[in-house]
Amino acid sequence: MTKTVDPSADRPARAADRIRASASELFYREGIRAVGVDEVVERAGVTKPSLYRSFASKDDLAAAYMRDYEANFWEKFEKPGGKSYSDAREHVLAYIRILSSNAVAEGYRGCGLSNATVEYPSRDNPARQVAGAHKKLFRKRLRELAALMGARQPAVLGDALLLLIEGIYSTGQQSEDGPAQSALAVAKLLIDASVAKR
Amino acid sequence: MTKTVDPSADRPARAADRIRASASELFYREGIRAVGVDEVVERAGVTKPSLYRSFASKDDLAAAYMRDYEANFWEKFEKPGGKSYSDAREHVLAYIRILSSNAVAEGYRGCGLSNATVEYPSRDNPARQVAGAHKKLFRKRLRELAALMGARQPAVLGDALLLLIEGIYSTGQQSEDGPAQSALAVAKLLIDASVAKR
DNA sequence: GTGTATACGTACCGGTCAGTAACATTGTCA
DNA sequence: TGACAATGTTACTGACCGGTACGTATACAC
Repeated sequence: MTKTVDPSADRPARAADRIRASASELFYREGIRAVGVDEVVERAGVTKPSLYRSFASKDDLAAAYMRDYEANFWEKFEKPGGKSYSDAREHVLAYIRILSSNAVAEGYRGCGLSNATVEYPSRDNPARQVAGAHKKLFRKRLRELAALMGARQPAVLGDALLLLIEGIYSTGQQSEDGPAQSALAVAKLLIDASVAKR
Repeated sequence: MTKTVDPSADRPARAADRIRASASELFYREGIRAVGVDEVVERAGVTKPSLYRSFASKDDLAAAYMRDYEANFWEKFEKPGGKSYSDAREHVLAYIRILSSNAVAEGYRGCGLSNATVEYPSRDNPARQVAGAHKKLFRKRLRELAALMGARQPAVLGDALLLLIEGIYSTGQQSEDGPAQSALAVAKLLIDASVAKR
């Protein structure tokens, strides 16, 4: 350990944090390749050497952006609208309700992790690796929730929900007047058709 | 020798065509932003001025790529596996069967049109405009097919299929072992749950 | 042959990009 | 007050990028 941590007051916002915040916003909105490091540091109000003191390369910064994005995602997914759900069906539907409403808003840009995969096809890109690991986890989580819903084939319902959600991410940024509008209805249809009637 | 213009054989493949072919392959596989015009012309076996005689700019070339991609898409969609279908349900299922099988193959890169939208968030980008117009058309076509299937709510089933297909495009390039495996089952579920029983 | 149009290549430009070297400045704590 | 860590300042590099000015070869018309 280096020294004592500040006990009360908030820090003056470290350069690395300002850079992460700036990169997150710019990378998400405009894409990673489209944004230069100069733009990132300018918006963060810091200078380029500060960036390279905290991050080995732009790729490394992009990977950090991915990790931040993922953390933020899980917050929003596990507590849609800031609320906890005990019922798996209500949980997933709440997420999709909020998501599809955001997805038809102007300037929606989909999922930062999925987008990074499009920007960096190469499997050994650091950002892509983070994104890939996340998607694997997300798939597992959705299958889990599908099982909790009582699906006859939890793997299929989980995959169905994942395909639907990725479809919302994708089409949401293609048009404000797209199929995301129907997503909630589709989700209900999917779940109800997958859960054993009794 | 250098001269000798063979009179019978097919033309030596015009520079513009070679460039379109080269661009299509490279842009699809690596992304548009990731590929420089030098790489395009080198692969085409021509030189840069030839590119700029046929295309006003790289953006313009990208738009041409989009148009070529779209034409190719419609061929594959309207005749999945080279076969015509009179039954709408079978038609859509055939497309999804082939698509999801491709989507789990190594090196799959999703839909070039959707990917371009991710790479170019700005609405006035030429490539993005072609992509946007296409997606609008595709949505209309899917609703049409949904109506032909006898869906209670053709708009919802059409949107459901579009969300599913875009989900396949997206997840297919994220992993070879992804939810696209379940896509055909999901499509059947979706259609059967949407078509009026009798 | 000589004009003329078409198709293509050689060589280059200015700008931007990621990344770095060297040094100055500040704030914090002991 | 002195030392240290974090940050700023300035200036630079080499690679690459989109784009272009300009010269060249072939084919056909007359």
